[in-house]
Amino acid sequence: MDNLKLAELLFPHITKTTEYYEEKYPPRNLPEGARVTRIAPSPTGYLHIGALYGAVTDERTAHLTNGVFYLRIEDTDSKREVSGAADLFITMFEKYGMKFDEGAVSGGDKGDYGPYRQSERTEIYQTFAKQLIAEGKAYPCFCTDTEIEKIRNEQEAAGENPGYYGKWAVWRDAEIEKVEQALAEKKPFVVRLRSTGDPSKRVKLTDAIKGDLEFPQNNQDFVILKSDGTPPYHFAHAIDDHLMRTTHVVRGEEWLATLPWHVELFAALGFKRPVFCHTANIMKLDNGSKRKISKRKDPEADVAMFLREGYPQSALIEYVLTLLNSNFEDWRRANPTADKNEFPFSFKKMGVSGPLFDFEKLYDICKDVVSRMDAETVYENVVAWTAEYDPEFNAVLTKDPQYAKDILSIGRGGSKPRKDFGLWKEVREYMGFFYNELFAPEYCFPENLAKEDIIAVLEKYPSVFDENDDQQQWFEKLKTVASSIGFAADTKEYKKNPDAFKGHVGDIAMMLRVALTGKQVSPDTFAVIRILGKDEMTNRLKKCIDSIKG
RNA sequence: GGCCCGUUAGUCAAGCGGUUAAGACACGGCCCUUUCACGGCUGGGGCAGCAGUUCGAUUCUGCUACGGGUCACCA
Repeated sequence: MDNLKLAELLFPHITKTTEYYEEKYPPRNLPEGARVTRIAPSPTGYLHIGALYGAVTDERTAHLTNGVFYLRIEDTDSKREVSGAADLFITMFEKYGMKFDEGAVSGGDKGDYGPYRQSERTEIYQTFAKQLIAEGKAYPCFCTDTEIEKIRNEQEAAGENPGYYGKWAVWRDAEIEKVEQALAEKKPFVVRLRSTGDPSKRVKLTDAIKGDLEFPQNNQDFVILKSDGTPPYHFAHAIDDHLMRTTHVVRGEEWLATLPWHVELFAALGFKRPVFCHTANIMKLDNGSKRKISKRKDPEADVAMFLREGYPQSALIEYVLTLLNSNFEDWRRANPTADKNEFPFSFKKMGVSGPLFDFEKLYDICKDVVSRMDAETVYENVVAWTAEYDPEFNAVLTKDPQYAKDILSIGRGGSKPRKDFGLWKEVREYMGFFYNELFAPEYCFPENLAKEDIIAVLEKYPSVFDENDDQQQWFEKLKTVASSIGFAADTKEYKKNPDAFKGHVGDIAMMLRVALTGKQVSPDTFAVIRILGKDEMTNRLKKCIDSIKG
């Protein structure tokens, strides 16, 4: 009776009932086994690699079961909110192929279980809080910060657990008159759960990733409504995941510590608990020891960094997948061309301890992923990347798309494709020399080659070259050139008897390579010449000769 | 400190009472080869420690050590 009065006193403006919302957001009509997951980022800055890690888990879980994957923005803490962060998240997730079935997607809310921004759900939270108060399961607390601090100090001095609970919970059993008076004085208040837990008893549950878990029951009268009327994470989580009918809550293991709170909350609210899936956090090595990768200290934690550095999006996702389900690698080797979404992702395969982020491994995957793409796809990606991060190269590239694609086709396809680069930013260095505007050769020849020989070869070469030659014929001619100036036509011959020759046919190829590309390392020289064309080849040889002669 | 989670090579990891303890990245060597890359072969390197259960423990139990997380009107 008193409780009802108290509820009215505190929330006179709340007129809807919890039943109203239960009806408004009915259980979803989904096929057997379909899972509903969500990612619920807090818009406090940039997109963190850990968020992507969790997102992949959610997305795969939902879509492998024909379920629903949605995006909820947890923006209840206006103090920490960074403007534009929510939109940034949305576009970033979309860039990485996260397709949301529902939620706060770009262009506004989509789906029947919204609003999907917590800042727009205040009335819902208050309705449930009011209900809890009416049932005697929650109560207002008018303690100031200093009073709370005083309690903590006393607890510390007495060697007792800190917190607002039991005998320390001074407003827990306050008379309604006292509340009325505080209200009349316009004192701010929070709403706290009236915990019925007993820490000497245990709460047991099974986590989809961690397995069987056991904790002492919660006895903290934690806050469920802040003094500004908005909920902290715990309460919003319980209400939202219930009303949005989430079946699997995937989140970082830092939430394990407050799991008993959530267990008690779901029970108090009369909600069925979702399946909890606590993921290990990605770690990094810092001074020889592991630690959780952090937004503040680690620039590599920002997913935008991976974009900027030109890591192919699909490669990052594949790397994340290997961290998540280590058998992904085996699967990929067995199914090199399959879409990664065909991989049978599973909670059972998820590791329980935090993996170190390994850039070398990521890079290897990048090279692999890129090598599997056709020239067209590589071209599109490079154009997209350079448009944003290297406009100069972009202009050069897009001037003649076919020319660029011809270059990118070198060594592509077949069972053993070349793996020349893994990052989009490496492409300029890789193929820039094909373009005169970027061709700035230094002509660094191997030291064992004599200037006279180089000049002789470069001068002679155009006369033997025939555009119609195939690779075989082309190489035969190189051998002829080699022989004519005292180099071995056959490499094995040379190795058998190195003193009899100045060098071997490989050296001749190197002379051409350096003259044409300005580098000692390049794609196949024959392919380079084919693309450059005879005229440009001749020009470059001439240019090189002039340079050597000084 | 309390509570919780974890610990297989430099890294990611299979393993689920009896295995010569997979595989991948990185590293060394060899082969292929007109450079490089690719590919192939090959090498080094590992169950944190100590008890217990057991005929037998990487696998089960306990303790220790180490690492991580959390103890807010932040998520």
